[in-house]
Amino acid sequence: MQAEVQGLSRRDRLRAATSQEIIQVARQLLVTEGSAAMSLRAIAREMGMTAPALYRYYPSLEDLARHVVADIFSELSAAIEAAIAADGAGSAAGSAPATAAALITACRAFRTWATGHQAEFGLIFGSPLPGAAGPDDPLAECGITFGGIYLRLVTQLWRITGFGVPADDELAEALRPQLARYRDRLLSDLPLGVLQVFLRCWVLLYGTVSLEVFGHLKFALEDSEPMFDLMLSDLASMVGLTYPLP
Amino acid sequence: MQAEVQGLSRRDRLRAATSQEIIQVARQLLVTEGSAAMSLRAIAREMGMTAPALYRYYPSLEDLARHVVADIFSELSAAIEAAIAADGAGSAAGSAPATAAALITACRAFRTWATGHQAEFGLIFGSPLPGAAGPDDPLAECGITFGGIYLRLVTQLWRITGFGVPADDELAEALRPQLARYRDRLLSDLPLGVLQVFLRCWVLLYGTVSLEVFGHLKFALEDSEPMFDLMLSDLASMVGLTYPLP
DNA sequence: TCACCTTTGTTTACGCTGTTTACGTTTTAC
DNA sequence: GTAAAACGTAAACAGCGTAAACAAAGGTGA
Repeated sequence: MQAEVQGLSRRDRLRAATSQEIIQVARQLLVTEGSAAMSLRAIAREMGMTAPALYRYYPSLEDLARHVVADIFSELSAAIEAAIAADGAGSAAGSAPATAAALITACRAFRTWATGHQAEFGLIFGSPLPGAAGPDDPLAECGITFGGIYLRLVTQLWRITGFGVPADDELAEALRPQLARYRDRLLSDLPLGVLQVFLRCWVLLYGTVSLEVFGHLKFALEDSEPMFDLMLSDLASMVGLTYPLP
Repeated sequence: MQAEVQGLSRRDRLRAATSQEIIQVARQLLVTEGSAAMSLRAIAREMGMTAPALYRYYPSLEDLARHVVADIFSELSAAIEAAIAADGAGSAAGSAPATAAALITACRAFRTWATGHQAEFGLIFGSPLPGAAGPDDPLAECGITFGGIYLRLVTQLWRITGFGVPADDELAEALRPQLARYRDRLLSDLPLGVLQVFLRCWVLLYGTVSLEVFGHLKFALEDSEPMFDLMLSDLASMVGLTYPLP
């Protein structure tokens, strides 16, 4: 993470540290006081500075917010990777059961993090932040990293078990070229059907978790965990697994 | 809708009309300028009034916003009902094919409305608005009305076709009592399995649509319609249908 | 009809917000 | 040692939500 710190002047290191501290302070405000309290002046107050000083580090509050979201997004990815690593410590890496367990663990970790970080989750996965994403948008990279975790697991599982996926000519006509472009962007040689399965899993996972976190299931259920479990069994059957895992 | 207008004094009617106009102006600002532009002062300006005057109609901006959301929510429900009515004009109401078509139409109408009203959709289905829902929250009722549309269709379809649902003792232990309470609240006598199927459909529909509207599928697809179609076929199979409908 | 009261709106004011400008002060670089 | 860059502050501007005091209507009862 801090590998490129080498070669920076002392000043640049201080600057980077301050930039990071601003993000952390902003995030703490977000968590403790709500997203509306993440104001430039509040952040400055909390840091013992005046508001205009923050403009030395970020060109606008909106840009600062994007970096906060990127920071949170990275932490989410790290949390999921950590859960995978902790869970898979016992079994042989690369085996089919280990990969299957890792995938389930990754899904569970996503829900656990989301329910434990509702404000942050809303910022990442709720309505998109206003403001066009620039070419150096830190968010795009975070999204790719995050999605890459699940894509890697699904891919790995398919390479091992070869679970059933629709052949290219069985895909919807409107979907095939889009999946092909997506595959090109990934520099991959997977069958398009694997990508389709991957995207369907993502729809299922995202829908279940954000429905729960945003409270749009409360009209029926107090505890959404059983519904999440049902979703996991659907997801498992999509990738040729049975849930609960044997 | 305006049945209870009878019996109100002329004054109260004027007051209700102004309250409604405020909502409409606020909503137009939301759509044309984004949710951040829906400010008390901007609404007042647009109405040719000063900001504090609005306090005669709503106790706070937050309360006003809740009414805006409720208004939008009602319109969404009306749009879906209208789509159902328009689509089912030809076939015999109450028949299995008609009900199946109505359910699919209702799902399609949801996506159509959502993609055509992204700002409004984000306000309803994104992160929940801050502020505890009071006892007379207009939003709760709107949510019940909205969900009731789909619940009615699924229920009706099950009463006709008796599509397969898990028996009560096949449900997850943690889910059964929750579904039972939900059924009690509905004053219904449906098997719990029907409610479970209904909730799973809602998860699927919400996930697919909000993923598309919030742009969390853009990393892979430019056009999400084929994925929506895939989701519809999953949904159809849950309620014993084949999609596309014969 | 007159007095009274309620309703509706304005004006004014307070404290908050993001952002810009101008101005020092400190640190770095040559 | 000196010029330049970086960092921070104070002041100001425009906008925000909200509260209080006050004026002008409309309806109501004597």
